[in-house]
Parts: sequence; structure tokens; C-alpha cells
Amino acid sequence: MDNEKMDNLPPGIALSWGLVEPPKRGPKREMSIEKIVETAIAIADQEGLSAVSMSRIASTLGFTTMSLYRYVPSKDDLLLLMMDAACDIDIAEEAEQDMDWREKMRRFVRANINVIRKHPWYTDITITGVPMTPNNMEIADIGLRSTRDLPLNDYEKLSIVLLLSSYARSCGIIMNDLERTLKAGKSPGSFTGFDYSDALKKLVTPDRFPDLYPLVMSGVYTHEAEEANPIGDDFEFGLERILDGVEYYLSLKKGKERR
Amino acid sequence: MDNEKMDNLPPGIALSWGLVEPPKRGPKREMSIEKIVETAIAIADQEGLSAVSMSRIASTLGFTTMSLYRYVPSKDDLLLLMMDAACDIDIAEEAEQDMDWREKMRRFVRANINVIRKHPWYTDITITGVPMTPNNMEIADIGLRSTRDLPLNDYEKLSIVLLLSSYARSCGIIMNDLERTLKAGKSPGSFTGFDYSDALKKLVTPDRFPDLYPLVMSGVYTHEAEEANPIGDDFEFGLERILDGVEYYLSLKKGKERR
DNA sequence: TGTAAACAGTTTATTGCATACACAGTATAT
DNA sequence: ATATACTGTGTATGCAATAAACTGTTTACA
Repeated sequence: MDNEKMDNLPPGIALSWGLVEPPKRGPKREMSIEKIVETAIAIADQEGLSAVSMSRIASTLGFTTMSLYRYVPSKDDLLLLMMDAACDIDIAEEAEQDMDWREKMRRFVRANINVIRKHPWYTDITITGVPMTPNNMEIADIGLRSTRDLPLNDYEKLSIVLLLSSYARSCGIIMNDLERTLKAGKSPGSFTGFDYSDALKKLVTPDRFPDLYPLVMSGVYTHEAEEANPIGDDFEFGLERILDGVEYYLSLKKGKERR
Repeated sequence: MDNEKMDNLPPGIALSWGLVEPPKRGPKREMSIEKIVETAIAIADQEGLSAVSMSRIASTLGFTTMSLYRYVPSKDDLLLLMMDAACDIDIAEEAEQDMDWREKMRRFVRANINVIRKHPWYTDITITGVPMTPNNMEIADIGLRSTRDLPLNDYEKLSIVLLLSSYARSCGIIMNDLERTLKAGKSPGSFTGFDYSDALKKLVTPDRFPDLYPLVMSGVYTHEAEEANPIGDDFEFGLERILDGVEYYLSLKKGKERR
């Protein structure tokens, strides 16, 4: 392989592609990057990203903090590896034979949300660039697959995948925030504001908030009516609007072609 | 005012609405919450959220770290106040008289993005619930205003505002990440992946990444062609798709009404 | 007017974090 | 055989949030 081209990859990216060769000399390694990442993910899944510290990972594995730095150059690189490992979804392509593109896109968004929901810490990590780790790029590949048969150019396809990913991310963030609230022993109403709706109804005045006022008063804003699924429905609705938007765009293109 | 209802508001929320009365007895205060928030925002604007520490704020103001805790119960509450202060946009309602709803929504999304771009740290703060601070709710009000004349119920309106806000947030996050990369002295290509496109072209194989492969090879994935505005165009495109989706939904509703 | 309570800002201490660096021991290439 | 490159460890640095005890100040009320 042409190593000159690979060498200037950022350390975390190179690591994620398995391009960093394990040392030949010296004592045998007692740990592995995989185990470290796995442990870090387990901690993050259970106690959140803030519980993931180098010392916590190390002591869980039965080693000292500094030993981890023999495997991973920095904590940021470790976080990148965690993200990539969390992205390891696979959506069987075969099952998509009979699906229309809308259903494929729904599946893609759902899979994205699943990653985020399964690993609530996922969106706590700041993105530092376009996805360049393998599993992350596989997700992009799956997203693009949903546009395969559509009469769109590459820019349009990428934009749509970006749109769907962004949407999934937003959904996931809010869903996780809600779950976090619940896990902290608080009521769902402390998240939706329902618990404070009496106060809000006093604070939100029609003169300052003319358009919000009716929604606060009717309880729609704080989701008073939907105890069971306070936010899920909003997202189904939003996704369908996005898909409608894509459909509309396709129909416009078709119209232009015919002329 | 009915203080019993207000008392159980979370401390940060109560603070943001100005419901926490300044103490009557004791020495006069030398600082103010406003000054503290202002200082924190100034630091965050210039050096990022990670530069904002209680000691940094305090020393900038010429006080000791702990003095801040006389004003703000915790750093988290301070972050909430920072967010709310950053939300202080105002979009003149008068100018909207002749606008169609699409333009109003574009304006709303742009204003949201502006907040995020003006204060890049904004999206680094984890949301812990539905917006309940005054300026934040004013943004919701402005968003809803764009739907005022549309034949939609409250749930639909709220969902659409949520969709637009989510989209703006996603755009803002990516724009900020790019800017952060540039400010760190790195090339735009290190963000878009263009700097590593040679490596990516070796790593992204057509068998593993059938749909992504052509985009990587053509350079669309790493935005090779667009040096000046590598991500802005994607977002204009995505927004128009969302608006198309809303328009499509409105036309469906109209169709149903006529029957 | 005097005094106790409620406050202001400070000092000190605790705990936890990432990570730089020097170390002793170990496997390997030559 | 021996230099080299590595292993995991121990120690130290500097920064973070914030708890607790402190001194001095203002106000409410007797």
C-alpha cells in the first residue's frame, strides 16, 4: 500500500482504518485497542460520557491510567474510535428489493436514530469534520443506497443524505435528552415542561408571545395530552414532510425533463 | 404573583425569567448576574466554551472564583443563562407583511443559524429539555409566526417549527465545526476530507462502499470542486426540500378539504 | 440605638481530570 | 551479545467545580 499517502491521515482516522501497525519489538501487549474501546463504550452506555475517563477505563481493565496511552495517542482519538465502533449498524441490502425509496429512507433514518439511542453519548461528542472513519462512511453508503435509483446527481444525493442524517441526529438528541431526564429520576414532565406548565401559563403572555401563547395555554407546547409518547409523533411527522419534499423535488425534475 | 407555582421551577429557569429576587439584607453586590453572563459569553465567543471556567470568569471581572456562586447556583445554570442571552434575536414582524410563508420560514431558519454562528459555543451546551427560558421561547414564538396564516393545527405548527429549528441547529453545528477547524489554523480540506482524499480513494473500495465509492472518486464527497463555500449550498438545498415538504402537505390538506 | 440575621467576597481544601516524563523490566533484530 | 523499541508503572503538573469555614457589611427589628 502507498504509505506516503496514508501517513498524513490524522492519527485517529488512521487508527480506525487499522492502518497503525502494532509494534514488533518489546513486551507483548496485554490489552488491545478493541478492548479499550469496548470498555469505554460500556462505561459510556451505562453512566454517560462524563463517566468515561482514562483512569476509569484503565482501572476497569485492571491497569493504570497511563498504560492506555501506549494504545491511543489521546482521549480525543479514543472518542473517535468509540464513535466509529458505535456506527457498526448493518442494514441488509437484500430486504430492500421491494421497498420504495421512501421506505428505504425511513429505514435509514431509523437506523441512524437507533445508533444514537443505543449509545446516548454518541451526540455528546463534537464532530470535527466530515465522516472519515470506516463504519461512519458505511452509514453514508447506506444512506446513498436509498437514492440509488433516483434521477439525482451526486451533489443532490449527498445533500439529501446529509438532510436525513441531520434530521436523525436532531431526533436522537432530543430523545436521549428525554431519556436522560427520566433516568435521572425526574418526570417526563420536567423535560417537556408539563411539570411547570402552571408557571409557564403565567409567564407566557399574549403580548410578548402572540403566536406561542395559544399553544402554551392549550397544553400543546408542553405535550400535556401525550403522556405515553411525548415526542415521537412529532418526528414521524417531520420525517414525512422531508420525504414529501424530496418527492416534490423529484416530480419537478421529471416535469423539466419532459419539456 | 402566585409564588407557589413559581417556586418549583428549576433554579436556572427561574433565574432566566428574573424571578429570583435579589437579597434585601447584607452588603451591596459588586457584581450582577448580567455582568457575569456577559463576561462568560465574551470569553466563549473568543476562545470557545472550554475556556469558560468559573475562575476565568471571576478573574476577568476581578473577583475570586467562589464569589460567582453568590449569584449563580451552579455552572450549569450559568450555561442556561448564557444560552438564553444568546437567543436574543429580534426579527421585525412588520417586515413580514408582504412575505409568503416560505420566505418567513427561511428568515426564521437564517435567524436561528445566525444565533449559532454568532455564538459558536451555543450548540456545545447539551439541551436538557424543551425551551423554557424567555428568549428561547420568543424564538419559538417567531417560528410559529411563520405558520400563523397556514391552515394547520397546533400540533402540526409545533412539529414544523421543531423541524425548522432542528435543521437550523444541524446546519449551524457543521458550519461552526468548519470554522473551528479553520480557526485552529487547519485547512478547510482537513474538515471536508479533501486533504486526505488520496488516502480515502484507496480506502473506500467499491465492494464495501458500492454507493459511496463513486462520490469519493469524483471528489463530490470531499467537496473538491467547491473551495469557496464547501457546505453552504448543501444547506440551501436541504431547506428548500423541507419547505417543499411543507408545501406539499398543505396542498394535500387543501385537496382533502375540497372533497 | 443596639443587636442578630442575612448577606458579600475570600481562603482553603477536596476531588477528579488529561497527560508529560522518567523509570524498570522485556521482547526482538542484528 | 547487545542495542533498540517497546511494555506497564509511578510520580508530578496544572486545571477544573465546588464544599466549608472565614471575615467583614448591611439591614430589619427589638
